[in-house]
Amino acid sequence: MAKNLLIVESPAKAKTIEGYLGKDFVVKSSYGHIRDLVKSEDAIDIAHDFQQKYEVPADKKQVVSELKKLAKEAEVIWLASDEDREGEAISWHLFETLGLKEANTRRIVFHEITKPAIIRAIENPRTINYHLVNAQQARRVLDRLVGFELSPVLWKKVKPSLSAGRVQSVAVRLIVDREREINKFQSEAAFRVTAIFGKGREAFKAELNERFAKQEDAEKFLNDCIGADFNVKSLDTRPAKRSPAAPFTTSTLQQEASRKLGFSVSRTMSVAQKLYESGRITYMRTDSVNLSDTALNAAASEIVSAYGQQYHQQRQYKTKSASAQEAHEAIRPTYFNVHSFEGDNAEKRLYELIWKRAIASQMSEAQFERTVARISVSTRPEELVANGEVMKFDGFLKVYLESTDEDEKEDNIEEGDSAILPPLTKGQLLSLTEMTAVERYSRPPARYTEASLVKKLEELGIGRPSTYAPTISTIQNRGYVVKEEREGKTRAYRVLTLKNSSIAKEEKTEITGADKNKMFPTDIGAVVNDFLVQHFNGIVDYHFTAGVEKQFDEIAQGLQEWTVMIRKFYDPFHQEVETTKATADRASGERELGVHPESGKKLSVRIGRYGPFVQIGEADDEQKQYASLRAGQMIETISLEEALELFKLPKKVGLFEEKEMTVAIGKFGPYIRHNSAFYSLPKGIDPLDVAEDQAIEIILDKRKRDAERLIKTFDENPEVKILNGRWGPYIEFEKLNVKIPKDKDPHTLTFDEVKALADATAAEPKKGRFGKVIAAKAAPAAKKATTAKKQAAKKSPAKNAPAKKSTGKK
DNA sequence: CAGTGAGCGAGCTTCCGCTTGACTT
Repeated sequence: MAKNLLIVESPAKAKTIEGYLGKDFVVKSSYGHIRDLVKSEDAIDIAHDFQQKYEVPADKKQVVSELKKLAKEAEVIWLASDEDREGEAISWHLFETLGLKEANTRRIVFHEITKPAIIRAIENPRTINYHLVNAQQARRVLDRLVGFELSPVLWKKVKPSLSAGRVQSVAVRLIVDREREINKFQSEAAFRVTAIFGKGREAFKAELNERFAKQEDAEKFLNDCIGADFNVKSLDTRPAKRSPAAPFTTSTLQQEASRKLGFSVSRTMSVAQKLYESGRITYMRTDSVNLSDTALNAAASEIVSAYGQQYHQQRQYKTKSASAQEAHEAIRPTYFNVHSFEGDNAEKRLYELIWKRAIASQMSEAQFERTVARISVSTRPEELVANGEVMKFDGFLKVYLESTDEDEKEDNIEEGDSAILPPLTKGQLLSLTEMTAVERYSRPPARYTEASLVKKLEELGIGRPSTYAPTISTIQNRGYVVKEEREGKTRAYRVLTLKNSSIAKEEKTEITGADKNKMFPTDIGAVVNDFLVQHFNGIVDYHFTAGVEKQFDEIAQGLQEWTVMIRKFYDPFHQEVETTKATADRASGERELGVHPESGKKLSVRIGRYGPFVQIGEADDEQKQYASLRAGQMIETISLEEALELFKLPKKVGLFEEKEMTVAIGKFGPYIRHNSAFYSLPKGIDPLDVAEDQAIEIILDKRKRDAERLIKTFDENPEVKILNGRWGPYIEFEKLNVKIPKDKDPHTLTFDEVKALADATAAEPKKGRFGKVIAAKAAPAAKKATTAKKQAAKKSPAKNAPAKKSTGKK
């Protein structure tokens, strides 16, 4: 029996610490919070100082009972949860739930998992800080009150099952607001003039320090340059330097992994989790940029031995974000001398990124010599500017360069493209090789990526490292925003080129507004947002969280009573909820587009039961017509013309094999429907303009391609097919596709084996996209009586399960 | 991948933060 029980939050941490402490200590993990507010309405007793009702959730029961048992046996219990608001509350919940006694309970904290840090912590125990616990309770209660009072308002006024909350609603607002900025953005075109001087290796580029709004002005400038003298008017050379970025926090890791590796934030977190669990990196949910002394020394010796002393420079970084609680170190390799390991590709790439960033953060700055050459034009007052940069010492750039988001790359004249300039002298006469004036459009603000949204949230102090990824998922799961690729439009721009004393004009085209993996608001997102902004502006204000955080800080310092603070917030808030419920109109985002030209009836667009749609005619019109909006179309921006287009499809295009062919647009784009089968239209064909023989051709072509993929059929049932798919061979029968396992040869499968495979797949519980079981497995009979109710409750939503089982028959 | 778009009502949904696992498209 161990004398000491030490409890931390994370099991991986527990394992490491156990190794440091020897056999007198048993180190266990609480797996995060062990209690939460009950789900029901009585979780918070509003009338009695917001008293809370907590329970141990089902999945924590086992952890709690094991800890309870160990605590009973131990002489001293060490509560070593993180040193932040949540960590303090975890210690308190442990104290209460495990029935601990003050006499043999110690609260300890450390910010790094190193042996000396742990020993030091054990030598300096304290008691639970109840001010901090109160601050956490205030946070928890406020979030519950906001979330569980606002959401039902949405169910009543917009649509069931929607949600609102302090964090998610602001995240949606950011995306909606950004989209509107983009919509109303008026891009302006101007001619940007660049010149190339010299030839071959001596050639360099310069840019005019002014842009021309009108083509004739640009043309006049180029004209004036014919035969003009170009002189180096001034030459300014000065040293410049560049410093490395701080080591990773959760949010900066998510940003860089998104930019450099193309990872979604949730992918980054799950790969990082694996690295953490296998002991490769320190904890991945952190807002701190600190490195422990151990880490600083290890990084130093790694740098010195690999690159030399002159590359090392010790640095401690300061956290920029005010909301940081810094319970952990920055994200870094556990051992800097580990450069590679066995593991999957994603793990290796993310590790490399973390390693480089952490190492670079302890390296010397890079040194440059930056030259700005100003070039005068004898016939004009304007100047051309050439920027040159020569690296004198690479420093940290030897290892790592932080990338930037697109929207941060400004094509600034003074700091534009830097290249190497040939040796120049003041007054030197230059020979012009070519000059171009290109029409450039100003760009609207960039849409958010998952990662840039996280960055913005962090700047606003909204959300925590452990919630960034889940928040991004929530707002997508609720249908408020979608991450999509959208095609841009082509736009023409003009180019004037001056070469050999003559000016050539041409028109070129570029694609604008194309976006990949960006966050777009949906109609429901916009409607919910507008509703919340109208009725609960205080909550969805960008600075609401910052305001309450300030108060939580005061509570944590004992300067304010948490119940007083919550009361001050809650009473007026609740009043708003009540009046909104009673008086606000239903929100459907309805917008009148105008009049249907043929019938003269009203044409309007709004959200309906099945999503956004256009309607011709008033609500009481018996002849009214509907059409759903298509992907990429929004209530806010759809035009009358686009809406009218929607009524032109589906369209009958002719007969084939005595059956009708119909062209329509579905979720996955335009298609031909024939004899209950779907044939997607190849790109570039206008669905409104498909001829009969063209449609037949498309159908025949698809059939031919399907025949090529066919591996075998069966006499027992000709509708069962084995086909070659994108991911290998599979069985196709009715709507069910079943993958054939790698160890089976698709050519020799018997009908019975196929049937067995199909049946096995049909019987498996289908996992929903978000991990919820849709069709539950037959529940094992031996379950605790207390959970029986919940089991029953969980089963009921699986109404659609039986439908899927019918695949074996018919 | 269709078309659907009324209303009633029972019973459901929902927050943020702290953890890991158990699943696949």
